[in-house]
Amino acid sequence: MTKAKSLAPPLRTAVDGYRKGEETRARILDVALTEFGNSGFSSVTTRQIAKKAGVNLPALTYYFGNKRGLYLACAHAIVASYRDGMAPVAEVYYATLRAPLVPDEARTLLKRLFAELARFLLSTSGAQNPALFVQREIASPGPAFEILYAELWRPGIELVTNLIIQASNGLLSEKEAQVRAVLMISSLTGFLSGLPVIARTAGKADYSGLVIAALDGQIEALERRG
Amino acid sequence: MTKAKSLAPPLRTAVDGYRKGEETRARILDVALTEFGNSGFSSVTTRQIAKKAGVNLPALTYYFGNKRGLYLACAHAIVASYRDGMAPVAEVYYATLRAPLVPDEARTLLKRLFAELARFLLSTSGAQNPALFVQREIASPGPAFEILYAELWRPGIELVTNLIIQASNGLLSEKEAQVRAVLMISSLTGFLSGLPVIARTAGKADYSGLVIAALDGQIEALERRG
DNA sequence: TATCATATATATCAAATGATATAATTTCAA
DNA sequence: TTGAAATTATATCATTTGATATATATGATA
Repeated sequence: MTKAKSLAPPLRTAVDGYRKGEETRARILDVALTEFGNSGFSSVTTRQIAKKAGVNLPALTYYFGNKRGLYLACAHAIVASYRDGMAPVAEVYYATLRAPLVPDEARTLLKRLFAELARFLLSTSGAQNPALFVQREIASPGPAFEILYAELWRPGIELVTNLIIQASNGLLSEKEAQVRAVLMISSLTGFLSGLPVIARTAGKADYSGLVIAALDGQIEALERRG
Repeated sequence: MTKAKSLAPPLRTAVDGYRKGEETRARILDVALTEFGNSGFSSVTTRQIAKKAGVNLPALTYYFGNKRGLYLACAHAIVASYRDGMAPVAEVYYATLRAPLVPDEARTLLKRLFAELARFLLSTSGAQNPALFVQREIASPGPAFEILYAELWRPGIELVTNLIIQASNGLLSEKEAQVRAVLMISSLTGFLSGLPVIARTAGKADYSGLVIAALDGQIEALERRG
């Protein structure tokens, strides 16, 4: 009953280890984020990742245990990245908890929230596409579903739903607001997925302004009708 | 130079063959649509499909050549399904070609289009989820990208963009309208992807009414502002 | 510099997977 | 009913893929 299997390698974490080791670990994770984000868990082979990261195969095992462990590490990195990226607007969350808002305040907060989210998502969507990673995991749950659902999806939907209810000045029920929340967030992530395809015909440009304007329009319209 | 390789099996099509054979073929395709739609090309194994369809492995080769061929057959089936499902509203397309519309007409057509699309997508999303299939292929292009892009995505975006421009009464540029078109369509498909997850907390219900109402709201707001 | 933990590399395995050769069976029309 | 085409079943391959055992190299530190 002492120890089950102490044979497993100790799995390099961020605390111990040498500097170079940490760099290698980071490089693998970086490549994995790109590859998994673009193609999904099972389309990507560990060899692909190893090669692109300039390491050999056992390095993945050494640092992340196995493919699944690497995938989960990506999910955690994404959660952390969202936390960082959305920090400037995290106050919004607490604002909704402190006290009921007047519709005007709620609309302002919603706009700021979505503007920040759009900017964050459109900026991070270089090679890596965390939004696509999350979207895929929600659409067809894989190893990282629970993490992403609990840490990103659910709280995100809840926050937006709340704000929409208040922004609608009592016009929308919880369910109606929830549907709108999902629709608005989905539109953003869906837009991101489609970006490479859009760029095909319309050219590569900075769409954040246009996207934000469109979302603002939706937010404005919340109070007016059902 | 006569024939390269006439050894390949003639690939059962819909015209020749016995009745039972056609049934088997249809059963395989049905299972493939479900599996590929839910999990994507490389997550699904040919054995899984064969087993669920109650056939043995070479049957897939016999009817569809190879895995890729089966996947492409799914894509074609989806295109056909859209064609059928959206037939009632196909007139919309021609209406936009015949003559310029007054904003009111354009809005009406847009509403009808999205209502039909929402109903179609939400109804077909039983086990099979063609929208997810398409979304995945657009987000990370696979074997069926070209078909789905050329037959569904591009014409769909173009039609909606056109209608939005006319519905906005000249307020929106082509690019602005295109962004809105992508956002609206993405919101729908994204909503579908999230449905199983939504049902987790909010319960399984018929959301088509709520979704259509939300989209109608967006369409109404088109004329008002940028 | 000696030493040990840390890190990287080589070689190899077992299972999974897409595919095929080939045999047996079934269907349907003449 | 019979015979050829169509369909289904069995057995087997070659690759790919995730993973590991094990050897070598590197870096920190006493």
